[in-house]
Amino acid sequence: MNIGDVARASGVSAKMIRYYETIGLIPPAERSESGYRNYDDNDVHRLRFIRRARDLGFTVEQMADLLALWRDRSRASSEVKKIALQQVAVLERKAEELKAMSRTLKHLAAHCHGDERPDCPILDDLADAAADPGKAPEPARFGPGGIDPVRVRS
Amino acid sequence: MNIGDVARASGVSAKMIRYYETIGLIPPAERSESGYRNYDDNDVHRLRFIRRARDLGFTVEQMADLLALWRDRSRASSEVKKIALQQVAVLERKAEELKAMSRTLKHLAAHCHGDERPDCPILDDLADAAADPGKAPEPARFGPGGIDPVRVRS
DNA sequence: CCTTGACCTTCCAACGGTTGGAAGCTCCAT
DNA sequence: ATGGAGCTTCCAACCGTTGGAAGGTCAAGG
Repeated sequence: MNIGDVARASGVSAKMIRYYETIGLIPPAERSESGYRNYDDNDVHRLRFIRRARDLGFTVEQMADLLALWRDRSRASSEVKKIALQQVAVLERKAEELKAMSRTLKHLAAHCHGDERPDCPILDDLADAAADPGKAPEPARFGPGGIDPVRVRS
Repeated sequence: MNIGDVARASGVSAKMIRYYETIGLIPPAERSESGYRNYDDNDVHRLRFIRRARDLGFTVEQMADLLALWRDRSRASSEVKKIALQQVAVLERKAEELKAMSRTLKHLAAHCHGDERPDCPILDDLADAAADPGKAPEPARFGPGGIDPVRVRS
């Protein structure tokens, strides 16, 4: 199988497959005479593994850990569990932060007339809310020393 | 005020203030004779605005929009509301995705013994779950054509 | 006055994960 | 044999942020 085939079969783009190879997440693929990468079902399997782990929010580093555990089945499942539960905690915390942000914004938007009047409290809050960190008018606080912002992929 | 003062007062690092200046999010600061940037309370105010908007998950582009609206108070509040509600929708969607990921992982971890036995279903699921996209054994699905992964800041 | 240390300046690089493009080669079908 | 799809490598950009190096400036203390 060529890289395009595995890409389609695994859901990981050819670009990313090459990238994962360069960073060492996957071992270098065998090459044909002409230099094309050759893959088999095992590789597809592993790439599906990666794809799924990535979609579950694991970092490349964590994926490397999981792949190592997967490769060596004699290892303790407790390690896998530990990694997974760590990830659960991270995901839940991030979800809570997003919810809090959403709540704040929704609250602010609710007081916005939505007509041509220029007195929308959203801007005032954005401008004034952080004036006295610790005394927030709204539920969600993200002041100094607060919660990490969240980066999302468009 | 020097850049360090505004940085402390606004919660935006000096590095980021300079960066925001280079990308045009904020106008170039006035300089002293020696080349130091000079700021006043207004700048602190604006940077707090930015800080808060950033923490609420707005992109730099959206922040630029909001700042423009803030600057020109005669504009309709409906625009502000629109931007805010768009952001609410994005945040809620992302929060749901995170919850779904978390649910899947927690479910998988619950079937992991956590002892020395190597048969942890997490790895098997990661390896096999995506085998037939569309027929998932677990609640959360992130197959091809599915939901965007989430990037988080460590 | 001179040194010290904290502050400022610019520039350059890297992070992580992904995508895009350019230039050139190979494979397969017509 | 010619075209087009697919492969190769390399290089750059995206986002927001952080770090460092090399150098100039300020205020205080000896």
